[in-house]
Amino acid sequence: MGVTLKDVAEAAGVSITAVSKVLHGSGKSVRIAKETETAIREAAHRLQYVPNSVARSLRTSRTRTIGLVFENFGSLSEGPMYYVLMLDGVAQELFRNHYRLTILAEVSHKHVGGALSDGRMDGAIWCKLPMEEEVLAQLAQSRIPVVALNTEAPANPLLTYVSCDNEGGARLVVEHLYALGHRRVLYVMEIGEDDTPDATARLRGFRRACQEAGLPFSEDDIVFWDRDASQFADWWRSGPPHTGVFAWNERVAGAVLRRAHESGVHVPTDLSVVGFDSTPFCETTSPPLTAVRQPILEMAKHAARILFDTLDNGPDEPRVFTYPCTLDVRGSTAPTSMVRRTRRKPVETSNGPILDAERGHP
Amino acid sequence: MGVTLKDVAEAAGVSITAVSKVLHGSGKSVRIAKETETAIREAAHRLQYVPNSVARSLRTSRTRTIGLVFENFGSLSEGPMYYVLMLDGVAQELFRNHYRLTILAEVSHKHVGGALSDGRMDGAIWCKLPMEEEVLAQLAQSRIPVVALNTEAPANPLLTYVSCDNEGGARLVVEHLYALGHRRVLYVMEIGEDDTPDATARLRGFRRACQEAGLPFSEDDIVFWDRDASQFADWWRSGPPHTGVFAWNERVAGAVLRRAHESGVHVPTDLSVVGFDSTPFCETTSPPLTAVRQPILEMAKHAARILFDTLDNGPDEPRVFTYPCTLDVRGSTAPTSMVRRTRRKPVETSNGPILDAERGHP
DNA sequence: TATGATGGATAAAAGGTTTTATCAACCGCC
DNA sequence: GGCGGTTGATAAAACCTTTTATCCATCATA
Repeated sequence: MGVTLKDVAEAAGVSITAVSKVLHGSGKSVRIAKETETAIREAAHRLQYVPNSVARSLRTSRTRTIGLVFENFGSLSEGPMYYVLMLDGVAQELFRNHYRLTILAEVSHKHVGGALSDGRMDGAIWCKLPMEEEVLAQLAQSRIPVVALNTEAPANPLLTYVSCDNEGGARLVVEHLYALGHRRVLYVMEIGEDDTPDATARLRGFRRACQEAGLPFSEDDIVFWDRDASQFADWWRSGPPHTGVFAWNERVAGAVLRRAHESGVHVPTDLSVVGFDSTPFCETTSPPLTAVRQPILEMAKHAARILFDTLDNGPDEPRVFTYPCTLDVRGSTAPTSMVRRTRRKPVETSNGPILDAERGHP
Repeated sequence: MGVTLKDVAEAAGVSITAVSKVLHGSGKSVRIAKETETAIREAAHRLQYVPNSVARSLRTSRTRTIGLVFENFGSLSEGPMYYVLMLDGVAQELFRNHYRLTILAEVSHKHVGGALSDGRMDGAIWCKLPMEEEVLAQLAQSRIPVVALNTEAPANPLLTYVSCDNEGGARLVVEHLYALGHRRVLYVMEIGEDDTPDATARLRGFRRACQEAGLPFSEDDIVFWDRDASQFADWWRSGPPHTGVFAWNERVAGAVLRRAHESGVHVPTDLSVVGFDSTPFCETTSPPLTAVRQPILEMAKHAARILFDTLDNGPDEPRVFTYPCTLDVRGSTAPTSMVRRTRRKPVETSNGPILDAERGHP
C-alpha cells in the first residue's frame, strides 16, 4: 500500500540500510557519500515516501505517544471545566515536544495493566486516579511510567502524583468568608463523590479551618447536592442560618447560584457563594463566581514533563508534587454587612465575640 | 521486556501459531484440541501475557485508532465550547465501538499527507478544515479515509462532509428577530475568521434573509470584533440604530453581552443578542444566550460512523451531510416593544411600512 | 489396500524499520 | 608486498504478530 524504504532503495539503486541512514539518521556506523545521499533524498521525495511509524515503533519500542486516562470521559462536555483544562495543558506540553496524545476512557480496572502495556504508548497520565490498592499496585508495576494528575496522594505513594493542596484551598475559603464576617458556612457536597480523596481533603480542610477559627461546624452544615437537589431544597426551605456556601466543586457552585436566583435570593447580598476550581466557567456565571484556583494548566504540563524525564533518564522514586491553591475573588462573595435583613435573622452577631477572641488563628 | 507469544508458547510447550490462534482467534485453518487450548490459556494467564498492539498493527495494518485533527488545539479551553462538544461526540462514538482516539494538532499543511499516512491511525476526522485546494486534494488522496466535520462543503467536494446548515441557521436568527419586531440588526464578525467557509455561509444567510424580509442591510451593518473590540466600541459610541445583534459565534456573543453590561445597556430590554452555537456556555451567561443550535454531538458521532463504514465496506463516493439548525431561544432576546426609549431613537418605526409590504417572505 | 477426509499442529513468510556486523576497495606506509 | 586505516556500502537479524501452506497421524470408505 504505502511506499516503503525498500521502494526508495530500489528507486535509488542502493540498499535499505543506506536509505534508512539518510532519511532518519539511524545506524551509527553507516557512512554515506554525498552524492548517494542526494540521490536517495531525490528518490524519496519523488516517491513521496512516508515512514511507517508502526514498524518503527515495533523496532524501537518507542511510540512517542502519551496516553491520557479519564475514568469517565463521557462527561467531558457536561462535567466540570477543569477536565478540559487538564486535557488542554497536557496536550499543549505534549505537542510542544512532538509527542502524540491518545485518550483512554472507561478502562476497566481489571484490564488496566493490559491497556497500558500493549505497546501503544510510552507513558500515561491518569486523571482522577481511583484509590483501590490493587489497581495502584498494578499501575506501579506497569511496563510504562504512569503519573497521577489531580488526585490527592496517599501516605505511601507508589506513583508520582501531581496535585493541588485541596486542604489548603478549602482553608482559603474559610479565611475569605471569615474576613467578610461570615460565621456560619454551609458545605455542599456532591452525591457519589464524597469518598474521593479530593473531596475528603477539601472537607477536612474546611472542618479544620472552621475549628481553628472557632466557627461552629457540625454535620448539619454539610448538605448533599443530589440529582433533584432535594436536600439542598430542604435546607433552603428551613430558613438556614448560613450566610455563606462553599460548594465542593465548580459545577455544584453554579447549580447553587442558579437555585438561589430562582428562589429570589440575591447573591452576594443575601448569600455568599464560593466554589472549588476557578475556570473560565466562573467568569460567565452571574454573578461571577468566587472560587479556589488550582494551577491546573501548569500541573498538567508538569505531569507531562515528568513523563518526558522518566522516558529520557529512567525511572525515579515516586514523588508527590503539591501545588498551592489561590482564591479568585469575584462577585459572588460580599461582606455580611451587606446582607439584607429581610429573609433571615442576622446570625453573624451571635458568634461575634467568640471570633474576636480567636482572631489570631487563621 | 514484555511477555510475547513466543514466551507463552514455550511455557505451554506448543507453537506460536497455536497460541495466536487460541488467544486471538487468528488463522482460519488452524485447529486446536480442547486440552491444548486450556493449557495455553493457563500459561498465558500465568505469565500475564499482553498482546503487543504495535506488532499486530504492523501485520494487519489496522490500528483501531481514529485521529481527530484540530487546526489549533491550543485554544481548547479558551476557544468556543463546541470544540469540546465535537471532541466529546467523536470520543463517545469511538469508545463505544472500541476504537481509540488520538488527537493531532498543528499539523502543518505541508506535512498533512505524512501525518495521516504514517500508519498510526485507520482514519481521521478533520475539524474546521481549511479551504486550500491543494490541501484538500492531498487529504482526498490520503492512504486513510478522512471526513470533514463542521466545515461548509465546497461545490464539488473531494471528501465526505458532515456540517450544519450555517446559512439556514443565520436565517432563523433573522426570522426570530424580525418576529420580535427588530428592523435593524448588526452582524458581529470576528477578525481573522471572516474568510472561513462557515463564517461566509452564515453571513450569506443573514444577508439573504434580510433581503427577503425587506430589511435594510449594508456594509455598515457588519462590524468586527477585534482584540480590543475597538470597532465595536466605535459602533456603540455612535449611538447605533440597531436593536438587535447577531454574533457570528458563541464566544463573540458572550463578549458582546459583557460589553453591553459594562456599558449599562440592558439585554434584552435595550438590545437583543443572538449567537451561533448553542452550548452549555449559553446557559451560564447572564442573561442566558439565545443561540443557533447545531446538533454537534450527533454530527460528531455521525462522522465517526462514516469512518467505521468506510473501513468495513470500502470507500464510498464523497457525500455531504448537512444537518438543520434550530434556534434555542433564551433570555437575551425580547420584543422591541420592550425597548426603553432612553438611549436610542426608536428606529423600528421608520422601516415599518416597507416591512409590512414584504411580510410574506420569511 | 489404496483413497480421501479430517483433526491437530507447526514452519515459515510477511509486514517495515533499525542496527550490528561484515565486506570491498582504496590509499599510504614501512 | 603485506599491514593498518578509512570510506562507502550492504546483508541479515531482530522486533512480535498473523496467516498460509504443509505435514503427520488417524480413521472411514470403497
